[in-house]
Amino acid sequence: MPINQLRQALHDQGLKLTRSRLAVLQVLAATSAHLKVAEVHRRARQIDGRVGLASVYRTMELLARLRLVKHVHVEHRHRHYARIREHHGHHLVCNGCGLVVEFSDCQLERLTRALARRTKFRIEGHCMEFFGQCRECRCRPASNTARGKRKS
Amino acid sequence: MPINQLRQALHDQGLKLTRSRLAVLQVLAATSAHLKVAEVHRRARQIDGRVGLASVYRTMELLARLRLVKHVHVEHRHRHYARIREHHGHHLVCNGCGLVVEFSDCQLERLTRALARRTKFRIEGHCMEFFGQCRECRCRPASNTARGKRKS
DNA sequence: TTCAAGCTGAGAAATATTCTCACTTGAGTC
DNA sequence: GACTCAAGTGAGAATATTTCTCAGCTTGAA
Repeated sequence: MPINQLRQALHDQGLKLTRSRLAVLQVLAATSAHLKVAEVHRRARQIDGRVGLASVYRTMELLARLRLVKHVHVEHRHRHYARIREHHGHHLVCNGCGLVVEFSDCQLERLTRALARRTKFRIEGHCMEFFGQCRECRCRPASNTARGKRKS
Repeated sequence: MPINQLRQALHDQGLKLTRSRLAVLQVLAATSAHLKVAEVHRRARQIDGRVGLASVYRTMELLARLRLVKHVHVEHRHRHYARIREHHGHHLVCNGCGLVVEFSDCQLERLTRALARRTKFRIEGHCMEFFGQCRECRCRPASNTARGKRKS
């Protein structure tokens, strides 16, 4: 999302495009992997040394609300986020290097309808993620540092 | 899973069926909702007052390894687990009362194959969950306490 | 330039999870 | 049933993440 479009999106909710938010966005724009909050913070500080950890938490939450970013349910102790580019995107995550590939043809409409009918639920959403090894990591199984990303 | 079958499953890995594990299993057998660890602990103590929190954490992890239980990715601060009854079960979770309905016809084989081909990943697993409101909660939208389960 | 929300950084506080360790218990064997 | 010992336990300390607080700063509109 171009900056001006984002500024507009923020503005529509009475929010501002600030220094910290810009730094976090730059970090996200520069990676294809999912990142934990502390790592986003570390990288944001390389762009703007004044960015505080609390602001990164606040910004990630804001971006999640704006659907620019989403949780990735990796089995770590800390929360990981990945950028969303496509609307209604799902994620395929590499267990080796953290690379995130997005896809949107989830084809779950039929399943959703069938489930709703069977269970009498009103279904409001779903989450779906795939895990595996990307091509690079399959060829280099011993190392976890592809693309300069270290697993936490 | 009947107790003897579980005892066997544990035994196969050199593990024991202990007091604490039994208490936790009884708690899980008695609910259809997902529970956070602290709640499992509270209930387990009602069955056996000696059960410690650390043991509940250890037991939940063990049960997850045995695929008798799985994480539910609710957006809470703490980890929630739900029982698995069917093999390869997926979960439909009520946002109101926490009720968990299992289903297994996820029909993702085709999508998995297509994704693997397109991305060159070796796909090793997926997680899929649906969220919504169960029939009871839709009819009683103000209350969150259906089935005696309080949201945390 | 001024102004007022919104936002910030720093550090404290809260809270979930893991670790440690001496003690206990389950279950196999006799 | 008694014995044995590795697996498991409870309690509380330790750790780590996330949230909160608050005085001061920034953004963006007028």
